[in-house]
Amino acid sequence: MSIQESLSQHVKQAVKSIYNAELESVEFQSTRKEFEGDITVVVFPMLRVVKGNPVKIGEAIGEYLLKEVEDVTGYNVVKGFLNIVIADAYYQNWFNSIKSDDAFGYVTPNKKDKAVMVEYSSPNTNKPLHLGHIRNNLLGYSVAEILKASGKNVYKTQIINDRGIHICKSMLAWKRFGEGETPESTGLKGDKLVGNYYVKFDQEYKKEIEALKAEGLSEDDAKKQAPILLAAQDMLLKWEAGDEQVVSLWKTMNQWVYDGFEVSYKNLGVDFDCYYYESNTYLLGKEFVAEGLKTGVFFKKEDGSVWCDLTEEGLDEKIVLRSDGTAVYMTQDIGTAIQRIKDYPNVGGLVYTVGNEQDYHFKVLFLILQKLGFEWSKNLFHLSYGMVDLPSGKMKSREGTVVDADDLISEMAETAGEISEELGKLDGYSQDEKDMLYSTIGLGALKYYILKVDPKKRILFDPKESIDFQGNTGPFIQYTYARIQSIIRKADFDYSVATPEINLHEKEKSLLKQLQLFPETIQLAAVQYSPAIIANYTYDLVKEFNSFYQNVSILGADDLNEKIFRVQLAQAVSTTIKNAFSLLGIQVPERM
RNA sequence: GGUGGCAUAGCUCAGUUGGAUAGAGCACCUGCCUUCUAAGCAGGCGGUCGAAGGUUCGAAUCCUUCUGCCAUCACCA
Repeated sequence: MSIQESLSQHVKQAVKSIYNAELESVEFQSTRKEFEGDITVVVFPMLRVVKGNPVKIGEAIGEYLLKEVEDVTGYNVVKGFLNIVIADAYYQNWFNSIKSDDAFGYVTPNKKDKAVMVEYSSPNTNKPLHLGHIRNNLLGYSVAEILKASGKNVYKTQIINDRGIHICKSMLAWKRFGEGETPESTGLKGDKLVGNYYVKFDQEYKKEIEALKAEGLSEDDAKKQAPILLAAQDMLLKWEAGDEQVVSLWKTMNQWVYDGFEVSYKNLGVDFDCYYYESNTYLLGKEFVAEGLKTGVFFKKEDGSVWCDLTEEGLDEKIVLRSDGTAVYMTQDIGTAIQRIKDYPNVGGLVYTVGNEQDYHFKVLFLILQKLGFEWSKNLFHLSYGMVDLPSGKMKSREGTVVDADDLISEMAETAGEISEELGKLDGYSQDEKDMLYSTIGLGALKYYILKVDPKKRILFDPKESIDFQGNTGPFIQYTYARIQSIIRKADFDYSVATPEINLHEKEKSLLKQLQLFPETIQLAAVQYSPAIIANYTYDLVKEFNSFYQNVSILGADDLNEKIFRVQLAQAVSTTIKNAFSLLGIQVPERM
């Protein structure tokens, strides 16, 4: 039982025995730094059942607790706040019970429980990953890890958008202008090569539009009649018809992109348990549209298109199948969801990591799946996040105004290297070890920068202002970890033994209190799908540790027991930093 | 126009279910390395929590209205 639960019962008993009144619940908060005490009972809410002066009530309850509860060693009342002092022994006992638990704060999932499948990344196969994708990948990966740590079985997946006119555009451009280029012949990453042809298509397309306009066509007509666009549409028809040449080119170029993505994912440190391709799932979606048409979930319009009427839910009608019978985005997503549950029967819910521009789409998708009668449809969640914008506005692949994922990652490592060289603390490290470290720090800075902000807020990224390495940043936290490792390396005595009770330093006590919060922080982050909660917790923990570190000497403590306790405490803090950061997908270095 | 989201220090962000004098970092200014890593610590400066009403012992937090920014409302994905 936690101290709060135990106190809660005692406070209720106190109110009962002193005022003969029943409290439903007791409100706690941690005591503010400027007051003496560890935990605070808010007296105001009690005024509903106990009439009187809040200060007097607080005094009376405080007196009762001091007498009746062993771990309470003092109290004071300020206005309506009863500040309670908890015995050092309580904190030390608690610490001894968790100090050798490497997975402190984690809840082990029960294999028999339903699993949740987290979808993230979900790229188009016609252009390289950019900063927006980085946010998506980091969020999805981190939320999956947090859910695992909170006690859930989790699968990580993605849906690959591998069909459609946009894919044909880069294929066509490559065919016309590529002269047989391959990733091998150019030395380019496959996704970069294909992305270049996507841009190339757009350039040619614009040229043709201008030419047609010069001939007197209106802008709209020119856009529709540009030969290169017609050719791309023709290619899409051939693809759908299974034309051998087109399909073969499609496979080749998609593979180039997948190979390129694999490299980026590896650099980012994210992974997946399974993959889905829209080219495989859209047909299943069409089946269920037909099914829903029979059961009356959908209806057909005169032109043959199929719709879902959501006006009763306060939304509009939504198309689920075109008049020519081809699938739309919604059709594919219906199919993909159903396919996933078919493939993994133990999955009871899905999480979609997709930008907030698609809030409406997912609202509709979830409603449709509910109407189709799937019982898992109540466990669908759209992990919606804000866009990453540049000072110049939105990132647009076609216009080349993007911050490329691979470039950004290597720039961050470069900066980490420069700072590191300047500080010059890495004597004895080989160049390889250094490069690894720089990459760890650079990625740490980038990931933390993105994950520390609430997912639903938009991020303004200014490429000219580099990401910080000081203050509330990834490297600051990594640095603290490395510092603790250095202390542990230097501790040349046996610190694994149990220590007798000692008087806790104020800083030690605050650190212990912060450590105690880790388990509930994981749960909170899981419920809210928010890595930012983990990031902010870790920052607070590290702040607390650094203050401790600068104020008291760990290895220089006078008393051996104190020395042992402090090393154990530092070690527990470092384990928690490591675990918390692993939930964010950030690694920690032994030295830096 | 309808719907949804956001608005807190010059900048970037925290702020559990309503609780004490609204907190951090960056930037600017002071101190602290012959003692465990100064990517650090201690302190200073900086706020009408977008605006106005309301609910109550108490509101950045809940309700209403308004303003600003973003997204969305396609037989695009």
